[in-house]
Amino acid sequence: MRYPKGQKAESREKLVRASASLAKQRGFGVSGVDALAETAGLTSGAFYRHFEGKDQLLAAIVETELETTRARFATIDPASREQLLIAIDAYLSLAHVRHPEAGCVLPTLASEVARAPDETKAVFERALRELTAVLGEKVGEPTLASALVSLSVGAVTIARALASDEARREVLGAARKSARALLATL
Amino acid sequence: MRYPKGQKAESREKLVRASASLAKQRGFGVSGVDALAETAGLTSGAFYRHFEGKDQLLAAIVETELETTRARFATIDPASREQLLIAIDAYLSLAHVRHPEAGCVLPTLASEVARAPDETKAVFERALRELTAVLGEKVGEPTLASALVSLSVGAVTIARALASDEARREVLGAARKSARALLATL
DNA sequence: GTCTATATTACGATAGAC
DNA sequence: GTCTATCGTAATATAGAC
Repeated sequence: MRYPKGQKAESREKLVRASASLAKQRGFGVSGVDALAETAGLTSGAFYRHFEGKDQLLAAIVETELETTRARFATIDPASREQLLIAIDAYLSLAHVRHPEAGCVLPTLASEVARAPDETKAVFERALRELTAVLGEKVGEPTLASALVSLSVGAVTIARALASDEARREVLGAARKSARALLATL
Repeated sequence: MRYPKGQKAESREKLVRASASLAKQRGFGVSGVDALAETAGLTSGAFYRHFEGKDQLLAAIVETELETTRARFATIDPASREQLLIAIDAYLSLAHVRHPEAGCVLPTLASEVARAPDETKAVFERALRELTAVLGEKVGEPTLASALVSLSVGAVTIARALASDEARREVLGAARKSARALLATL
């Protein structure tokens, strides 16, 4: 089992899910333990009965969130190019750009994982491998799946740093167009 | 002129250049003003004679750094596909992944600009437009240039969050392959 | 123009009551 | 298992000397 046995599992799960939203919105490193714990209705005192420190929470967030993203793509019918394009368009949408707290963890927290301890990166690597493996089944080619992830994560990351919706639409539209071009090369 | 007149310009420029390296390596939000100022041999007291607050420094870093990245691509001969590919391969290299402090500002700080004030995003947008305009001239198509930036930024961001060189090479290699495929569609 | 010193607030983490 | 209270440190920003 993934969580330690006992009744702690429920609180821990809520802590991970709720603090993930805050971390995706404001950033993990700049968010204090008090604020992170409060998202689950807890105090920092309780927090340290679930995690040895902040670093462990980031690893748990990354693992849970990447699993969620993977699940979102897992339902796609491998034979349906249309379903795949709908999922890609949703990822590369203004709605996703506008709501990081509800979106994929990659554009928001990947750059923080890059500065985290090796154990955190190991969790990230394992979870990303599973995500790209699932996407590879749907796309037909594993290498292309990886590139589509990079393209989409980069586009959303950049779009969020832009000031105008006009510029955001340009970046997202360009990414959607290139995603189609890449899928057409198969 | 871009900087206020007087002798302050020199110290300010050093402050921006030096603190950019620290911000790219450790993150901007989690770096204190003391540490940022110290990279230029200054104290926080002196810092506030150059900037009204941290936010202004991030805007200055983003502007200067994106200009540097743009300059790196500006020397490419538009007729030479080979020069373009060399530049893209350098961006999508393990060396770039391993040295964020000396690399492009986009994979490291774009997600922090996303949480910064609108004025910071406005500076980012203007500078990114200039960068993609230059790249558009070299590539031949502005839309494709934007997608190549997104693809490259995403790949480097993700590669840095991975634990093993093996996984990093996979992500970077997949991005290089797709960049070539996209350029071949022209 | 930069320093030292400091005001004030927030941080990560722990101790002990319930 | 969670709370309140707290320790020690570090954050942003300012004041005043030089």
